[in-house]
Formats: sequence, structure tokens, C-alpha cells
Amino acid sequence: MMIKPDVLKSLDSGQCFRFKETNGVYKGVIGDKVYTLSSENINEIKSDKVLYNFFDLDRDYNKIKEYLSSIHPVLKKCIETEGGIRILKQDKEETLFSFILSSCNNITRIKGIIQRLCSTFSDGIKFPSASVLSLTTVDKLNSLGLGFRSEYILDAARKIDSGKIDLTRVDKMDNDEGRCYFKNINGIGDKVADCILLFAYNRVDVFPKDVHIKRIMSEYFNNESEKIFSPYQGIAQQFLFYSSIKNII
DNA sequence: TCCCAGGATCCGT
DNA sequence: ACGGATCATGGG
Repeated sequence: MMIKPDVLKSLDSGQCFRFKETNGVYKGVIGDKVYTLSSENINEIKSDKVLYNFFDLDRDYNKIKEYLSSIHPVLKKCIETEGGIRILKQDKEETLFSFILSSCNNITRIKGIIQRLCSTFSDGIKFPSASVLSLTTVDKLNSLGLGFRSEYILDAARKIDSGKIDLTRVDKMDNDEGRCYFKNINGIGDKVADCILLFAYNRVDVFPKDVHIKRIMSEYFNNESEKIFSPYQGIAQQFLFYSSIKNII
């Protein structure tokens, strides 16, 4: 299988917040390791076990893109322009915390907050554990710029650390059950829950509706249901979202 | 100065 | 069920 360099766009598509792109070179963290990826070493993605899983290489995106392109011309345009985007398979805990932080926030600032959390509560690379975060204070989190999300992060950390919320249990739940389960944490509503299901549990049939997606569905799809993209709502969503933040649609 | 950012929550109606 | 106000912060 050929891996094209544009899969790296996935790292800067708003689903993960640990990578920075400079002239086509993507540097950032997966798990406890720093990666520097570009067209030069793109084939490492195939041979490295972590990367292979992270980029969801087992899934045949060509077939899915062909199918989605047949559904609507706008989606077809997004896929033709940004065809490399994949749904990453990210760490569950990190994704949960990260998307709590995404609430009413912008991607640049989310990345900054996460970097400060990693530096303050970990080694600057690994995402801090729930148990470490559960021991901090709202004031401390406020000092890192979390704003009103500080209490949400603390609530999530405590519930995960205490075992009240067990992220492995969601593996056995369907989407509705998982969404409902996540919403037991303050600061998680439908949209954030859907992002966690899509970007950490690889539930490609969920469709997080943020401000961009709402605009696009209203502007181009006459507010039709996302079911028109079934069973790949999540993948369609990511093409539309990325195209929106890149000002293509 | 105002508006917006991968929202959630609370409070009227 | 639905709409609006509010939450804290930085960038345009």
C-alpha cells in the first residue's frame, strides 16, 4: 500500500492537539514519544506499530472516499482537496480531557493549554494522568489559562481516578450508551462526547456537530440529517470540518 | 471595542 | 423542548 504525505494533515486537523506543522514537517507527541514526520520519512508510518495503529491504516479509506464522494458534490470537493485526512486512534483519557478543553475555544489556544498542562503536571511530553490532575486545584488550573474549564477538568480527573468513570467500559457500549456515560462528567455534552467516541474509540458513524459543521450543514446540505453519510458520518464530518478551517468551503 | 473560538450549563418561558 | 445569558481567555 502506498502512503501519501497528505495523511500527515490528519495531525493538524483539529482532532489531535499535540502536533505542530512547519513547512510540511509535523513534530509532536503520540503517547510518550516525540515524532517528527514529513514526506521524507512517510514510510515509517507503515513499519512503526504505534503509527500504523494511530493512523488507522487497517481501514480502506479509498473505498470510503469513493462512496462519500458519490453522495454530494460539496463533500466530493472536500475529499478531492483534502483526501489524506484519516480518523486518528488516540488515547482515550487524553482525548477526553482535550475535548473538554475545546469547549468554546480555538485550536491554537487549546494546544497551548495542553502543552502547559503537560509541562506543569508531567514531563512536558506525556499527557498528565487523571490521578495527578485529580490532586490539583481550580486556582492552579486557572493560572494555566483554562478559564471556566478548570472545574470541568478537575471533575473529570476525579471521576476517572476514583474509578467512577471507567473509560474501558465504553468499549462494550454502543454509541448512545457511551455518549450518555461521558455526559456524567461536567463539561461534556453531546458534541464533546461525540468527539471522544470518534477520535479515541474510532466510532466512524458518529457526527460531532460544532459551529463549522452546523454552518456547513445549513449552507450546503439544507440541514439534512447526517444519516445521508451513513455508515461513515464521522469520516465525512472530518473532511467537511478540515475543509472549513482551511477556508475551502 | 466587539466578535469569535471543535460548548456546556443554568434559568426562564 | 427551546432561547438566552453566562462562563474565562486571547487573537483578529
